[in-house]
Amino acid sequence: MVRRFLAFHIYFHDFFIIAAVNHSYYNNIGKRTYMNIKKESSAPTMKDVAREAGVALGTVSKVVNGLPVGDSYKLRVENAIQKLNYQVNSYAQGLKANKTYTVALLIPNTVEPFFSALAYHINIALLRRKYRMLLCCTDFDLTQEQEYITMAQQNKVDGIIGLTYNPNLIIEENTPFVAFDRSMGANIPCVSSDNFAGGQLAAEKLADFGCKNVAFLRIGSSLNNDPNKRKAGFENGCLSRGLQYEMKILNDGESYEEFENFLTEHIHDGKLSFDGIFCVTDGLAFSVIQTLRQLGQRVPEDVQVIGFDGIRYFGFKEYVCSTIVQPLPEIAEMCVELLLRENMTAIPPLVCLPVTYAYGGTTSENRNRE
Amino acid sequence: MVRRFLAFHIYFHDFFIIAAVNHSYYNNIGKRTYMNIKKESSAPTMKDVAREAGVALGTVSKVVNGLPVGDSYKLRVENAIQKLNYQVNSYAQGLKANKTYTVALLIPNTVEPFFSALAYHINIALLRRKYRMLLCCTDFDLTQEQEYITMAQQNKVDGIIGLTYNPNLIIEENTPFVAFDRSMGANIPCVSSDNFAGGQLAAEKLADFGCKNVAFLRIGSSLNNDPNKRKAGFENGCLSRGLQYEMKILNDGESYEEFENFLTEHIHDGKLSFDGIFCVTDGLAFSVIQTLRQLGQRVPEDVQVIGFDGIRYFGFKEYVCSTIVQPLPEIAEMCVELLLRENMTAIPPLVCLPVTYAYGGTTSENRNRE
DNA sequence: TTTTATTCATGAAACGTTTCATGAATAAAA
DNA sequence: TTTTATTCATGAAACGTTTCATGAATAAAA
Repeated sequence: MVRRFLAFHIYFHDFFIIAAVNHSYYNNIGKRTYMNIKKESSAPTMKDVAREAGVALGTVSKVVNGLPVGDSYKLRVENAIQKLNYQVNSYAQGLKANKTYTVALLIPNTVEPFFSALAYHINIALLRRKYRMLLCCTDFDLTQEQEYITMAQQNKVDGIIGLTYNPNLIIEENTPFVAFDRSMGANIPCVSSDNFAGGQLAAEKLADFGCKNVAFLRIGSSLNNDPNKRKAGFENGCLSRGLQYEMKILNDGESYEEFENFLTEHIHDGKLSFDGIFCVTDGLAFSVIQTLRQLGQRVPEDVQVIGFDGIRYFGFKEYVCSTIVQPLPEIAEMCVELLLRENMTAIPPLVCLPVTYAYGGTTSENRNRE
Repeated sequence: MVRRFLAFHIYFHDFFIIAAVNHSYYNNIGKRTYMNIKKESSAPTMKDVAREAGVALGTVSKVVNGLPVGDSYKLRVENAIQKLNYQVNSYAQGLKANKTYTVALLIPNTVEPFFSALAYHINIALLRRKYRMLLCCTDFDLTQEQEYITMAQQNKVDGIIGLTYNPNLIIEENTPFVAFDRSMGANIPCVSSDNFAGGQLAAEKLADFGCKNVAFLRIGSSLNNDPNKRKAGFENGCLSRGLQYEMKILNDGESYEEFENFLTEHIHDGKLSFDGIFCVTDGLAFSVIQTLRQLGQRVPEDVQVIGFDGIRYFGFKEYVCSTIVQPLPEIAEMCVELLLRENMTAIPPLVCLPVTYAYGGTTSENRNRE
C-alpha cells in the first residue's frame, strides 16, 4: 500500500504547529465516506408550505411548477413560500421524474484554455436551465471516456456533451449525447465551429496581408475528424487566392520536433521559404512562433502566423496570436439546446457555427497598405 | 423583450441549409424546461437485484454500502448486481440521507488559469469521494456570492468551497464552508498556500540571483486578505538578505497604468533602478514583463521578475515566468478533506501549504556563478 | 435435550416530490 | 328551483433508497 505524507503548517490562531496528512485515502477511490456532514435544521418541505398556506400538497406542487392554480390559492402559497424561505428539493423531484437534472461534460481536462473556456460556457448554459454539470475529465483516456458513457447509460445523468477522442465509443440509442467538434457517426448530433470556413478565412487573411508562400501545420491524428476540415478549407482558400502552400501533418506518435525540423529545412540562407503559416490550434501556433523566433525569423515581419481557437492570455488578456475565433458561448448554447430539446429529429444534425478572425500581433494587417 | 438571432449552418448529411436560433430563452433564466429528456428503459433498482438474488431489499442495501452481510448472501447479491448491471440511484440515497452529495465550488470564473486549475483539482478530489461538484462562477460579483451561499443553506448542496471577495458574507453556523486563500473570520476554516514563506522565498531567490534593488508590485485591494502575506514575507526576506526594496501597491480603482508610470519614473538614463521585481501574481508578472520590454528593459538580463501561482502556458507548457508555485493538488485535497471531515474541531484551522520556486525564464539563475 | 443468547436477514416505514383519480364547489342549462 | 356540466383543490400512491424493529435460525450454555 502506497502512502504519501505531506507536511504542512496549521495555524491554530496564535499557535503554530507542524502536522502531516496521511494520503492513504488515495487508495479508497470510489468508496464513499459516509455521513460526514451533519444537517441540523432541515429545510422546509412542501408539506410545511401546504400547512402554512392551508392548502393541499398538490396545490403547492402546482404553484412551484407554474401549473394553473386559482389566484387566491396561488397567493397564499406564494406567501407561505416566501415566509418559510422554501426551496424545492430537486433530488426528490429527480427521484420522481427518474431524471437527475445533471448533464455530464466529457472533456480531456479543464487546464488547457480551450477546454476550460468550453466548460465555463457549457456550465452557464446548463445553470440557466437549472441543470447541473458533472465535470468528467478523461485525460484523453479512451477507457475513461467509455466508463463515463456507461455511467450515463445507467441513468446517472440525463445526457452527455462530449469532446471525445475515441471513434468506437458505444453509445446506446436512448442516451442523449451531443458530440462537440468530432462527429461520432450518423446517429449522434454534432456541434462544431465552421472549421472549413475557418481554414478558408485563414488563407484569405494571409493572402490579404500579402503572403505568397504559406504552410499548414497540424499535430498528428489518424481520426477523420472535424478539424481536418480546417486543412481542407485552408487548401481551398489557398487555391482560390493563388497562394503556394505546403502541408506538414504529423502522424500519430510523431513529436513536435518534426515541426522544428520541417521549419529548419525550409530555411535557406537565413530566409524561410514561407511568409505565412496557419496552425491547427493556438496552442501549436504558440510553440511554432517560439521556434520561429529561435530560428531567427521575425513574427510577423518575416513570417505571419494564424492559429485557431481564439485563446487569450490569462483568459481575458490579449490573444496569444492572430487567430480564427471559435464562438464558444454560442457553441455551448447549441450543445445544451440540442441535448435537452424535446423532439429528437429523425436525422441528428451536424451544426456548424460561424468563426471570426481576430488580430493577435502575429499578422501584418497593414502590409498590403504600405 | 430582447431577442438575439444567431445565424448558423446545419449540415443535414448532404444538404446544407441556413438556420437561425431564437435566443429568447435568455429571458427565461431560472425557469425549468420540463420533461425534455425521455427515459425509456429504466435502470434496474435494488428491488430487481433483491428478486434476482433471492434476498431482501435491506440485504442488497447492506452489500451496496459495504455493511456486514453473510458471505453466501453477499456473493449472491454481488452476482445479481453484476448480471443486471445495477448502479445505485444516488438521488434516492440523497433523499433519504437529506444530503445531496454535491459540493459547490465558488470561484470567479474558470477562464483564468489559476481558477480553472483549482477547479480541476477540486473536481478530482470530490469525485474520488463520490461527491459531485456544482460549479458556481461568481464573476467577482458580491451579490452572486451571497446568493450561492444562501442556496447552500437551503440544503441544495452539502458544503461550499469558496474563493470569495466579500468579507461580509453571511454564512450560517451549520453550513459547512471552507475558504480558500482569504480568511473569512474565526469561524471558517481556511486553506491557503504559505503566502508569507512564498514572499520570503521570492526575495531570497532574487538575492541569490544577484539582485540588489528590488520592488514588489501588487494590484489593488483594501481587503486584509492572505495574499497580503506575500508582501510581508517579501519584506521580511529583503530585510534579512539586505536588499533595498520598494513597494507599489495599487489602491482600489487604480488601473494597471499606474504600474507603467511607476516603472517609467524609475528609469533614469535608460536604466531601471530595480534589478529584481516580485509580482503578486503571474498574471500581473506577465503584463509587467511586457511593459518592461516595451520600456527597453531586457528580462532577465536587466531586471529579473518573479511571479506567484505557477501558471503555465496552455496548462502544461512552460511557466509564464519564474514563479512561486502553489501546490494545487494538495490545496484541493485539503479543502475537500476539511469540508467533509466528520468531527469539526472547536476552532477551525487555518492551513498553510508549502510553496516552491520554479524557473520560468525571467530570472538569471547563473548570474552569481558567472 | 432444553433454554438462553446471539447473529443477522427481513421488509415496512420514511425521505420530499409529482401525478392523477376523486369529489366538492361552482356555473350553466333546463 | 333542480339538474347537469365544468372547474379545480384534494390527498393517496409511487419514485428508489436507508433504517430499524422484528423474529427466525443458529450457537452457546445449562
